Amino acid sequence: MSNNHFRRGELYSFITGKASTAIARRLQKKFNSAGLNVTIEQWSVLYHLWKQDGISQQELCNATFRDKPSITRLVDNLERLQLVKRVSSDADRRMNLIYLTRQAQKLQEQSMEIAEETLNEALEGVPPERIEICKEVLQIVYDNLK
Amino acid sequence: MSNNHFRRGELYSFITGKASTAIARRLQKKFNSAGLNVTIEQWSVLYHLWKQDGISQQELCNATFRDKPSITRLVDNLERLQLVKRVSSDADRRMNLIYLTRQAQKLQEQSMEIAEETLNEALEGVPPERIEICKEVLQIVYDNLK
DNA sequence: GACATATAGTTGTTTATACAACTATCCAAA
DNA sequence: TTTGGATAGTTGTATAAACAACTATATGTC
Repeated sequence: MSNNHFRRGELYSFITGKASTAIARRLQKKFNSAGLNVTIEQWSVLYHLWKQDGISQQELCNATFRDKPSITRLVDNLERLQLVKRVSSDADRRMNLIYLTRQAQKLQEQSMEIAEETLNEALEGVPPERIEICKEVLQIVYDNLK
Repeated sequence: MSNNHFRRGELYSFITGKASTAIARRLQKKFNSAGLNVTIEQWSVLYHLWKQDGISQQELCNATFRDKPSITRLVDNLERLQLVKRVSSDADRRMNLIYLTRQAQKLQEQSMEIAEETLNEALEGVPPERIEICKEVLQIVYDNLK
């Protein structure tokens, strides 16, 4: 018997991801206001390239939980914006290694500040130990389903 | 001073909604396997109509946190699938009242069971009091940003 | 009653996601 | 060395979200 029987109505928010949608929308608005001309999805790709530059599209798929066509098109758009460059790997010519341009490197600091600011607004008034529990629960959910 | 300063990396999952994305993908797969020919987004509209039939598109916007064009097109698609019908209101002819068809009424029980089952899988191993805290935190996040 | 303004819904455009089908390259086993 | 399977990436198609611009109807005020 499950101990997790949901009351109606509680179910809806969990499935639709109300909270993360609200965070993403707020972050997008802040990017726009700051004149940062990137979508949240593009930013999420840059985010991983800032951590490690020159990784393959497949590694970006794994890091961002997207499928290959999604990454192909995000990289297409980032390339069009001159924020990344595809360089086909010498070691394995099936692979594209994705490199940040100087322009993208300049976005890092400002956009990360805006992201932190957004999360602080989102979590205002929530005690740290409750944030911790929430994060752990969401991680378990992800692990249960992946 | 904020007590919610995020360590790098924690930030990412919150913004991208990894957990709710995983739930939605699992639910969609289960719908497909069961031969339920609806998307999660369409289901989320039906969900509110099952609670109250014959509401306006604007009310669906509020209930589902979507903008008007999104609801216009979801209702377009639901109408094409013969799951809902637009009926223009006598009282205010700007409004469309959206009514479930018999076919949509038949989907309710099975799809709600699948949704509950999915959430139970997602939350397996999470004690109820931690689910409660998680829900409260996500609600505060939403309220902080809306 | 006429007009300004607000509200309900639609359409156009861009970006993104999911799935299936495809091409190119790599690698291992016969 | 050939061949068959696996892997990396692309393309086609359908659905959806966000934003701006639009039409039609309602309402409050003069």
